[in-house]
Amino acid sequence: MTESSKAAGDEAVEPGRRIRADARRNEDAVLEAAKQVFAASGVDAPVREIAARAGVGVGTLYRRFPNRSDLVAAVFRREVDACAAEAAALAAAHSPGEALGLWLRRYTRFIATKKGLAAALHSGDQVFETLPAYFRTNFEPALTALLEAAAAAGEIRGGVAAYDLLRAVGNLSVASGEEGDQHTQRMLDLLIDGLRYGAAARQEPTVR
Amino acid sequence: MTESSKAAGDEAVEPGRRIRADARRNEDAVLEAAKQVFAASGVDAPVREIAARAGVGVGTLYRRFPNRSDLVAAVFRREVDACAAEAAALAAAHSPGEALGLWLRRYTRFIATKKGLAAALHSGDQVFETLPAYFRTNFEPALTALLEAAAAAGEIRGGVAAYDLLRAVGNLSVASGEEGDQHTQRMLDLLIDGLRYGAAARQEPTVR
DNA sequence: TCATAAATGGAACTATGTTCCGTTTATATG
DNA sequence: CATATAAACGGAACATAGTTCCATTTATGA
Repeated sequence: MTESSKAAGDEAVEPGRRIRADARRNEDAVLEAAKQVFAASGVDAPVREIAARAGVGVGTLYRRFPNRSDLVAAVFRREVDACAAEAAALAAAHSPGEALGLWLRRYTRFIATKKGLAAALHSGDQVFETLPAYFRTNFEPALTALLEAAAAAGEIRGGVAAYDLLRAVGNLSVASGEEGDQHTQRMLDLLIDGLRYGAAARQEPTVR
Repeated sequence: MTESSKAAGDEAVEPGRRIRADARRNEDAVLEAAKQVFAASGVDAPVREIAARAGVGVGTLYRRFPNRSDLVAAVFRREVDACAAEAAALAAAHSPGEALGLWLRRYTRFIATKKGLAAALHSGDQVFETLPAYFRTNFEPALTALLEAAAAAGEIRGGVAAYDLLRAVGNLSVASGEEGDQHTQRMLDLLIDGLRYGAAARQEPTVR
């Protein structure tokens, strides 16, 4: 179940041979296809559709993901990874304040694709129970780094808890229905301005 | 043959005949069976199981409830009706304070059977969209009457909003996981004692 | 080049919602 | 009471979805 051997480039240390190249390619194709299909049709989209888009048989899909909830969870983790990783990339390419703003926008896009997943989270499926923790342990450090850098540069106030901000932005993104994107954008801008307001001033936790 | 020169005494205002007795009987059997099956196996229980328990074919079931969400919604409304109606019955048979306490316990039992439904509520199905309003328009007046009677009798404080109390008790009931029943009971008792505390004193909204 | 185990694809199996339609039955009417 | 008839019924059949199985293909080490 919890096979997380991804980073190791060529670590085929022991028993059998190493994972076949086509197998790895297909796993990737399935994850990518699933991500697209879930975004387009929700997490209840048929497995067959995902397999088809990945150019793969359902048998191949099931070899890697014994049931659909495993696939859903895997896509979720992968998107968390991607979004969290972008924090460092943005930090390297922009000023601390810009990096923070850009990442928060990126994060709202992540949230936007998770509408249907919220329901699945409460479905009682064991596979999903670790996802909230995965979410937090990845996003909190990433955002904390951005916040601290921006605060150190005097671009925003200090004393803002990353988790509070994650929740606040998450709730903002969910609340709106029609024209959700624009509304979320405006609210997020407001929030970011709020962070800037006390820049370099006192260190008081004011947000939330 | 589409005509009847008599006033429609029943609920059917249509010109046809009145609903056949067996049809009404079966509808009732289906609703009762569905209530039991939903309570035992959750709202995702198969339609066939409900039909079987009701001693009816699936065709009969679908004649009355064109799809499963209609059935779920109907059961929900019926249970709301039953629970709300009990408020008046309890009020007639007990002292105002007792009636209030008994009904709140009854209400926690209602909530307890709605675990799976919470997810369905957010499924986006049109049929479910009216349920929250149905819930409120039935329970709020019922509980308001109990509260006012108990307050008038000097058994509890006044100024407590029924809707706030409904939400509070609802959240209490959902929060707990293991040993939920007992935990909910203790919390509810605490809440009721809180209501009693300021009995006949000042009229301040304190709860919630 | 070759042997072999890994990997594959998709038919087949199962479960579930929904529809269809031949049969049964309640009821109005004479 | 007998009868015609539309309503109601039951459950087989259909559609769609998750999951399993296995004969066939293929990457890879030797």
